[in-house]
Order: sequence, then structure tokens, then C-alpha cells
Amino acid sequence: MTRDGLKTEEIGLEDLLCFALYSASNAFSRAYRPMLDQLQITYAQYLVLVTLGAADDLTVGEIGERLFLESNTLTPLLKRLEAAGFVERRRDANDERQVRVRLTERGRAIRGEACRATLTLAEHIPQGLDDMASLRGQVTALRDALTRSATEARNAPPRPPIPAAGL
Amino acid sequence: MTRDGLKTEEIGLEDLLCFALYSASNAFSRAYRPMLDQLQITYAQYLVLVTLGAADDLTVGEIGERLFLESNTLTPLLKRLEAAGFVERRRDANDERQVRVRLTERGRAIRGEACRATLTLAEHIPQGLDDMASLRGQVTALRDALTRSATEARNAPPRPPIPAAGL
DNA sequence: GATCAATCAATCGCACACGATTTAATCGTG
DNA sequence: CACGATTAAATCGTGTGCGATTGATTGATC
Repeated sequence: MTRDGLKTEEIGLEDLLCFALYSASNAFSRAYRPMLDQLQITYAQYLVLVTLGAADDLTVGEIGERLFLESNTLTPLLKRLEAAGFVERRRDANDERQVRVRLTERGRAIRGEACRATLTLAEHIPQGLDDMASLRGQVTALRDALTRSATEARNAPPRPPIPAAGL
Repeated sequence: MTRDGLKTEEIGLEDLLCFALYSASNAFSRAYRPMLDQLQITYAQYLVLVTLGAADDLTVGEIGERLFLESNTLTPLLKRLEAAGFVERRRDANDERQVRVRLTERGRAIRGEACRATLTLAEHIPQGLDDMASLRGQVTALRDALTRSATEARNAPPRPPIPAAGL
């Protein structure tokens, strides 16, 4: 029995917070697609453009920190953005290991387009803005907790498992 | 200016609810991985096993309804689960278009293992259970709103865009 | 200042997600 | 019964995510 009073055999998708997040994230990506298609960018590429709009000339690693992604995902994505003319990639002169990425004129324009398009999405969902800010905070806190516990797990021996509610 | 008082140029990742969900969902998948690795299944496969545990002998389409996925994703995934001996796939005798999927003995056992492993994850995150249930409900409602608005968009002409807060 | 460890990006392989199309089976209408 | 329309699953191509490894550069220690 779990703390929710469920036997493990009775756990369903409705009980899993992870599935709520997974399916909501997929739904968002689908909702964005029609608008981003017109701009010829993907959802992940859009997130990179937003990142660079806030702080330009970042290294691949710095982009990864902000998006919680690594070079194995970012390098090919950035190459596609470069091929499309939205970013510039060049090795840092002071440290040739690093690659610095910056928005081109075109990239900055597309970023603006995408952000404006994004805002129209809000009209289609019923939640109030207060709810949205609060929800964002809760989800972010959960993500940070998961990330932190993963880091700890790498630096500490395994703990004895303790049953708890559906995630 | 958005309702949040942000110019589009000033929008950052912190303002985007979609990014909170995206990064949290990725974090969950990473958190699950060490446990699911031992069971030789992926996170998506785990979700399918949970689905079939609640209602066995579903068609591919019925699994897709529950997970918000389509046959292009599910068919290869189910073939891998079948190859691993966790599910059985056979065409429905009454309607040969459909493929019915059911858990094998081994699949049911693995599902139980995975669910039990899952529950140990909860120990590592600080949120109370009330918060978790409430959060799950909010995220699910948001996902359903996004899904609904996508369906409506397919059946209705485009509406005039109205600026709103960061999603 | 030579050498070894650490760091950063890139590469490789695999498993999703998903738009678009195809194939096969069933249904609806005449 | 025929035949076009509909439905279900499968197939194909592209773009992520990510574990594992590699290659190149820098840093640390002697």
C-alpha cells in the first residue's frame, strides 16, 4: 500500500505526476507547432532563441545549463540554426575548447516573431494569470528538486528505498 | 507589452510555463532512468505498461488515447516491448484492422517492479502529498485545455490573435 | 616545461514524438 | 453486390534527448 492507499497494481496514469507533466509538455509542443512551422523552427530551437535573446554570446555549455540539455543535443541543433542563418557559432579566442553562439539579425527577428506568436497561445487556455505564475513556480521548484536529488545521488551511496505516493 | 508587463524582447525562459513543464518532464525522465535501466525498459515503455496494468487487452488506438500518442510512436515501441517479452500483440478477430495488446506474465511482473521503484522517487522530492495531488490536477487541466483548443482549431476558422502572458 | 588530469564540444547509437503517407480492413450508400 | 469513403495500424523521414565515447585544448603538478 502506498501513502495514497493504492496497491501498486492499482496505480494508473491518473496517479502519476510525471505523466501529467509528460503529456502536458507534449501538448504544448503540439500547440506551438503550427505557429513555429511558419517560422521554420522547432520547439527546441525556439527555446534556444529565447535563451540567446535574454543573454547573447553564450557558450554551448552555458546554453545547456539554462535549458538542462547537453552538447550531444545542442551541437546538432545549433548547427541547424546556423545553417538556417539564425545564429553564428565561433570558437572562443581565449579558450579554443569553447564555442560561442550569438543571434544573427535574422535570428533576433525570428525570436521576436516567435515570442509574439507564443503570446497568442494564452488566449486558448482558461487558467487565470495568477494560476499560471503559481503553477510555473511549483513546476520549476519540482524540476529543481529532481535535478538536485540526481546530483546528490551521484555523490552519495544508494539509500534504502521507502515507499511513497505516485509520481 | 504583455499582460505581465514584459516586452517580447524581454521574455526569458523563466517566464515560460511551457519551458517549466518541458524541463520538469525531462528531469523526471532522467530521474526514472537509473531504476528503469535495471528493468531494461524506457520511460515511455513504462507508461505503456502502467496503462495496460489498469486496463489490459487494449488496441493500439486505445493506448494512444490514454497516453496522447499515435500509432507512429506506439507501433515501434510496442514491437520492442513484444520482442522483450513484456506484451503480446495480435490482430482482433472481429476487426482485423485493430491490434490488441496485452501484458504477458513477465510484463505484469516488470510493471509491478517499476511501480514499486517509482514510489521510491517520492522520497527525494520535498513537496507534500497535497501539493502533489493539486499540482497533478492543475497540470492535467492545462494539458486538457491545450488538447481541446487544438481540436477546436482544426474545426474552426482562425481567431484574431490577442496578446497575453508568457506560456 | 613536460606530463597527466580535467574540461569542452563533437560524435555515435538508440529510442522516442510526430507530420505525412501507405496499406489493409470495414462501413455506407446505392 | 459493388465501390467509394472511412478507419486502424504501419511505415517513412526529421528532429530531438541522452548515455557513452572521442578529440582537442587547457590547467595543475612536479
